[in-house]
Amino acid sequence: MSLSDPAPLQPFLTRLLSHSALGETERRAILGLPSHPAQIQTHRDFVRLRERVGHACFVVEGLVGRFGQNRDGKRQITAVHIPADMVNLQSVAVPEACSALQALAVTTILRIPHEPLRDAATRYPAIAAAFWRESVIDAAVLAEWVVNVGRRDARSRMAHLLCELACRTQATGRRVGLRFEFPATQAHVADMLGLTPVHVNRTAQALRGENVIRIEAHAIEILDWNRLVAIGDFDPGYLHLGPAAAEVGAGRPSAAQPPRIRPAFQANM
Amino acid sequence: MSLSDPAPLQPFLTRLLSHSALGETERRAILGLPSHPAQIQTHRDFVRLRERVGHACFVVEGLVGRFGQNRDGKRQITAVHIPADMVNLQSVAVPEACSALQALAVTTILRIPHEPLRDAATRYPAIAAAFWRESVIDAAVLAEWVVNVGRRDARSRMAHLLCELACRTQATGRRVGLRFEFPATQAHVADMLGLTPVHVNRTAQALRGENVIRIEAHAIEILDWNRLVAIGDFDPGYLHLGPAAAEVGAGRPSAAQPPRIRPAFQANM
DNA sequence: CGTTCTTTTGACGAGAGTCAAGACTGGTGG
DNA sequence: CCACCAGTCTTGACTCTCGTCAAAAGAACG
Repeated sequence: MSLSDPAPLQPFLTRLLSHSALGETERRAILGLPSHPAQIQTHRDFVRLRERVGHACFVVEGLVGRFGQNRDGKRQITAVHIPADMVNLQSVAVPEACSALQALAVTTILRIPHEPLRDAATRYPAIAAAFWRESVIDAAVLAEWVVNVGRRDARSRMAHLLCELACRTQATGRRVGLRFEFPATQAHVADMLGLTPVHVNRTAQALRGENVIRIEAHAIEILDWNRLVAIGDFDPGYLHLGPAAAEVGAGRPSAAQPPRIRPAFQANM
Repeated sequence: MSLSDPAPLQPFLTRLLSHSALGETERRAILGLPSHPAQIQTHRDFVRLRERVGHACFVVEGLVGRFGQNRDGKRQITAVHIPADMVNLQSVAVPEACSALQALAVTTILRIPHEPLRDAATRYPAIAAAFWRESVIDAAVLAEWVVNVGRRDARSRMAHLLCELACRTQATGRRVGLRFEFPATQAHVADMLGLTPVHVNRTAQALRGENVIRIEAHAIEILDWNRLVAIGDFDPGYLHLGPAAAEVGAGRPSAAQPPRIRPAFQANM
């Protein structure tokens, strides 16, 4: 357990409280869970397919992708996890990993052993309900990804992904204005959207050319939220983030264009 | 509650027992849940987007699709549910429907009110765990669909879908040999695979032309399981069906081809 | 027995993939 | 401090899968 930080799991509790009511006892049970911090290097699989895992992973810093794979090696990212996300809470219910987990950037995680998690869920029905709800929301995002990949063209897909990430970073309070950290490469984005890296590059250029987004080294800035939402056909309902999500673009009139900025060439997306 | 059948929820219990251990008390609690049968006509949405639902739906007979939708009206099916599936157990955890549910054929469902389901989960931790696990497996299927739509071509996608359905019908004991009921139209299949109906038609013809599958009025027969698995790049692990799933093609040497049968034109797929 | 829904076909176009090469960046080590 | 190297991003030319549009022919159903 991390002794340096008195309550390393406070962000996890905050997440649970965003959708589930927990009493004082349950809150203490969550905060009292043991956790072990770990640093994961970029491109490292820290959970392999079929592996039987014994702990859930909470993202403190960085970016994690859940990977599915083709026989001929084509990879598809089925979910991305940003700081304050629990990557594989579902492994508590089904320990055999049916997708690999890879760090897309240098990432800090907290490992929380299954045993105490299961104990907490068994002892407190409200915690069991909260964990279940967390998994269901995760699945709702997954369903939206099926729609994204199945029924939208490249431009819409990318816009939709960026909208989703904007809302999710907003919810964790880690976003300043309409700019958020996103240390993934274009190849990663290609795997999220079911496209090729080349096509992602061209699509990203198109969105930049329209002054809808700006791409920095390891971050995205949204210049025109309303237009991005329109392009991506985005409706945040499925994220179940509560009323805060509706305020993403507030105070940012889409007419007010900042001066055109030269796109950051070579920058990671 | 259906008074005609003493234990209408036996199939639901069987499903839960396939992945979770439940004691005698918990089993009785499941079987004792109230349920209300209902007939749903083809193409009828029995749960609309955003609707706050008050009961879960168990499929007794027929076929149900979970629909996502584009702004420009393009639909994408994110999940199909066959008899013995619980369509929206997740609604117990999150009552606001974030996808519509539509019957793809005349369907009989059992409605089970949320209240007693929630009670059972609260009272018996093992039941809460079983429900959670059920949802997680559902999500695993969803993740595989993302891979299917994102990283496989039309031919593979269709083969993969048919393999999945074959395994799932197998698990419910409703499949005779390698033939199973599948009363969906080609337009429905298009919405499952993220393709157009025209392309589904051509792809299906190709698979028939290779003697891999046979299409009947409301059923599919798999003529060459091994080849279908190879084409679809299928690995049943994600379905979490237990050892039985591995025996799908058992006793069915792929070399033994039955006589070529004229495809059933006009037949629903 | 005709209406409606599905399936089937053909011709054509467009979005995305493939291949290959070059440019820029950041990090490493001499 | 500079040269080099690996990883990313960028571009162009060409290909191909899949979408679009339109029409006809079978089934299903009342």
